[in-house]
Amino acid sequence: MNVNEELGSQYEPSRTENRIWNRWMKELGEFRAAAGRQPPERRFSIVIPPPNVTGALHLGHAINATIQDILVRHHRMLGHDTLWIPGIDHAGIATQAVVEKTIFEKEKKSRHDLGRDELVRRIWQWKETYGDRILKQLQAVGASCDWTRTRFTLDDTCAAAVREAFYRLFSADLIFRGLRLVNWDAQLKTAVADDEIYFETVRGKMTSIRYPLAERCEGEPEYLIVATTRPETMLGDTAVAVHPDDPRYRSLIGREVMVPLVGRRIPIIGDGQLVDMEFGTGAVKVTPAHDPNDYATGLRHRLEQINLLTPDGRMNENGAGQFQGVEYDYRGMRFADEARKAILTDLEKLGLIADQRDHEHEVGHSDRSKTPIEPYLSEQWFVRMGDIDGGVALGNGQRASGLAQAAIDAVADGRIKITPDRYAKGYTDWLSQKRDWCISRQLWWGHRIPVWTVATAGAEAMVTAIQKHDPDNHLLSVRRRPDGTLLICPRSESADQTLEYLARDLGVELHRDDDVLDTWFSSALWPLSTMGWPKDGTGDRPDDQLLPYYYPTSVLSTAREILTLWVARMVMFGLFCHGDVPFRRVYIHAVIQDGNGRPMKKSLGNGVDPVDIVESHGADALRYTLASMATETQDIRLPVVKDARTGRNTSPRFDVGRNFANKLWNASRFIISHLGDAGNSSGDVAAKILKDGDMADRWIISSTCRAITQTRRLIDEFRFAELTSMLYQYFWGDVCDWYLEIAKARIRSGDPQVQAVLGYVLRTSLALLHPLMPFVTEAIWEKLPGDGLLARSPFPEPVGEVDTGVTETFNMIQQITRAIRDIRNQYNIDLKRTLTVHLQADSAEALHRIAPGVPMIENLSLCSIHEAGVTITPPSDAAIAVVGGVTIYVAGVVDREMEIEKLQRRRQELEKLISSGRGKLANDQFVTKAPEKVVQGIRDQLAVYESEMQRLDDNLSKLLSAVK
RNA sequence: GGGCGAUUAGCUCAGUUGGUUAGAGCGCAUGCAUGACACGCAUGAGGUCACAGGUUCGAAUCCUGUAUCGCCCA
Repeated sequence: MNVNEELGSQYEPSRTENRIWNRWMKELGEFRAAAGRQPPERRFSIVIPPPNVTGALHLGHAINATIQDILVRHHRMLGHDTLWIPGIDHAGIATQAVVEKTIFEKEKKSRHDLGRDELVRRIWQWKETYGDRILKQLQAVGASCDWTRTRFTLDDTCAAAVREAFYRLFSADLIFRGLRLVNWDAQLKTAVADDEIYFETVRGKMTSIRYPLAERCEGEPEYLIVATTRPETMLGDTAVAVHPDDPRYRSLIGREVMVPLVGRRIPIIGDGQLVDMEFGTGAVKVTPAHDPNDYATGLRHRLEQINLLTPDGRMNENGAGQFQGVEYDYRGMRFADEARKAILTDLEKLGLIADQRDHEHEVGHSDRSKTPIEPYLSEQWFVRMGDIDGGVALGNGQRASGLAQAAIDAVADGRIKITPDRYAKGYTDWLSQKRDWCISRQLWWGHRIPVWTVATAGAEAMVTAIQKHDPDNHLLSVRRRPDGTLLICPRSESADQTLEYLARDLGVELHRDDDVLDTWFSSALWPLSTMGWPKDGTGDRPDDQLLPYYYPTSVLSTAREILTLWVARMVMFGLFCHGDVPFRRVYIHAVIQDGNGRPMKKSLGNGVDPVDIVESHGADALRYTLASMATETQDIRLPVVKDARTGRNTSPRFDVGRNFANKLWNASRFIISHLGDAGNSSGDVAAKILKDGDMADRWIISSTCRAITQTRRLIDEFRFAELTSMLYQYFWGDVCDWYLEIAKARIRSGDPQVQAVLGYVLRTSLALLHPLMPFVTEAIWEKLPGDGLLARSPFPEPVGEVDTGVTETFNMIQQITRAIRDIRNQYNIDLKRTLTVHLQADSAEALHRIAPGVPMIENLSLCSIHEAGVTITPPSDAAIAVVGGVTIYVAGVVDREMEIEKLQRRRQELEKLISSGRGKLANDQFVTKAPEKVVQGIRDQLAVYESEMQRLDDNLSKLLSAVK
């Protein structure tokens, strides 16, 4: 069959990608990784940052998948045992919020109407529908994950890891329950993490309120005035703070004021940390249960914490009191609006409002419900991050002063290397705060907290029973609280049954904690759980062999906002649970923004759907373009436009990738149709040609060797943008624009050597490009002899040393060719007319170098070289160009005026360059201090300029006299 | 408020340890239906490297400050 009939003149990804994907899945066993017997340096593993089950794949996922796939495919071709585990994240609060919203919109039912079991059932349904979609999208991009080992953070394997980790942390007293101020989402009725909050500027009012002094002495003010944006919190005030050095108030410290409306007497305290003397009146109300700063102040001064809030955001039983003989009652009112309004009205009536003015301030909003966050005092579970007495025992038996410190050390001592390295600072700074991690969420979708409470009454009997049944607490970890109640954490689901059995036997009532764990708790275990931990790898099942073989993983590739939330926590859990870091290297990729530098957001409508790009441009084009943007910068802009045909967002940038894939396709089509018997041309032949071949052959094989070395290095150094431009330059520039054009004549004559070179260059190019553009390269590979997949072909190695001499000479040939083409262009000479050219070399050596290139120059610039020598007779009327040591005369096309002008322009440039060079060399400081190499470089360059100047002047004077 | 980053051609970005005339793609201009490709070929124009100081024989690159923009943390 004629290859050109088979291969159309445009590459059509949509007709190719599915078939290629199916071949890989079938012939590579869904990319299933072997747990083989190779030494550690020949193993390569990655766990995917699991995309969130609520959403669809966005460009952030696509760029990350591309990066990981480049690494994985490269290592697979290097012959390494390669594992890339895919999966998705249950994303507790996000998923529950989405499903609840959907149910409410369709059925007008709340989660409480459905009940816990039913809601969880519905969310699982939702997960089944949408979870697969994400994985399919990853496959569309070409992600060569081990698809036989897909994990979900809520599946049984992950659940087992969560249980074991929780048990170990609980037993080590690194998990505790405590009353803390948390960010409360009153809409979703749950605590949310700091990172689930965004800030929005809100136009509110700053109200100044008079707090009467409880006892007033002579000469003292009647009131202290405090300013607040949230007057409703005043009902929970337990102090007023002033600066201890403030002369206005110093004498009042230790005295008391009355809180209006509730009539409570509260102390005036001196606190230099909370109070800024210059700001407002210098007096600040302190509400420890409703403000983080006040909370900290409260701890410093042992103040009472009065909570005013019900879980659904209303005023609770503390929202009432008596003041100046009048009862006030705000209970049940919505906290930040109804209650605020009522309180302001009452204060107004009492004449206690000193001032009120407009005020803009930042208010935290829940990312999930978009409602304002209330700081809320509640019982939550925490992981202890700070240092503790005696330290923490890590999984390898070593000790660290605390969990956070262990993770800091791992980066500080180089066990983990973060790229770009500036991000290490953010990681370390965040961990250094060692803030306890709130891990409980008042949700129903997630890993339920595995702790059961036993009331005081049954506690004693329960403890006795457990001691008898499980004396070493291998199954059940028990903690006694000060109030006599018991907290029991079973290690696994089977231990749950043991606990239930014991309780039933004793007639003791158990109550399991209602909350679920923060999603990041299970995410933090991802590198372990995906590999089967806590199973230790000694079992017989192949899946059980991953942990000892592939852990720690080689690389984690992720976005920077995840560095603290996820990366830091994986490091802590990896060290604590298993005694080793979860990955050796962390690569932080940039964030893709739209062309105006705004983040891509659904609400802005500026997002580009990678699947749309796969459909319109092909997966390879998507991958190429995304990789070309993966520089070390932190943001990358992608101009977004609407596709007129589909109405979907796209970007002209993807055309670059599509065009490159098309170029690759067409050049390959051309080469393949002329390969003859050289379709499986080997490296041995290329090595021989590199030594004794034709100049162009030696040049392109050298260039290929350089591309191989560079590809290996750039992938290893995560320099993906450079990788794309280097390969582009190599294939489009060197191979297509130069070598193929030179080779065409020989190709037509069926020269077997040119066929051998083409075969080698094509096979190598496809292999080099395969990690970046797997589909099109595999599709072309199919047309070459042999039945193996490119995806598991060996990665190329250079067949010899780069021939620098031939590279330099070829470079001259290119310059001369360009100069002649330029003259043709300037004088607008038809391509059909063959130019007559005279070449004058400055030296015999230069002549010797370019002589073999003469036919190439003639061919490429459509000219006939009439003579080439050191002493020649240049044509009297000629256009002139000087390149390096060669003067080019193009005969008979000259416009003397134009030529004079051109040469004079160049002359001015040269004058500047020469005087700059001479200046440098005349400067003693430069000559003595600069490295000899640099000085010599200037000398050589200057000589070249001077010789060019000489040639110019000769020709100029001839032209000038001819004009006269 | 603290930290990080960006500012280089009309646009999007490169620019390794400071060193010869600062590069690419897109866009633009001119020419071209050429036996692989018009998603193409050839050629060209286009830059006071944000600004102001400083260090240095030499600065887009290092230091200080200013301006604008962005992100992260509080």
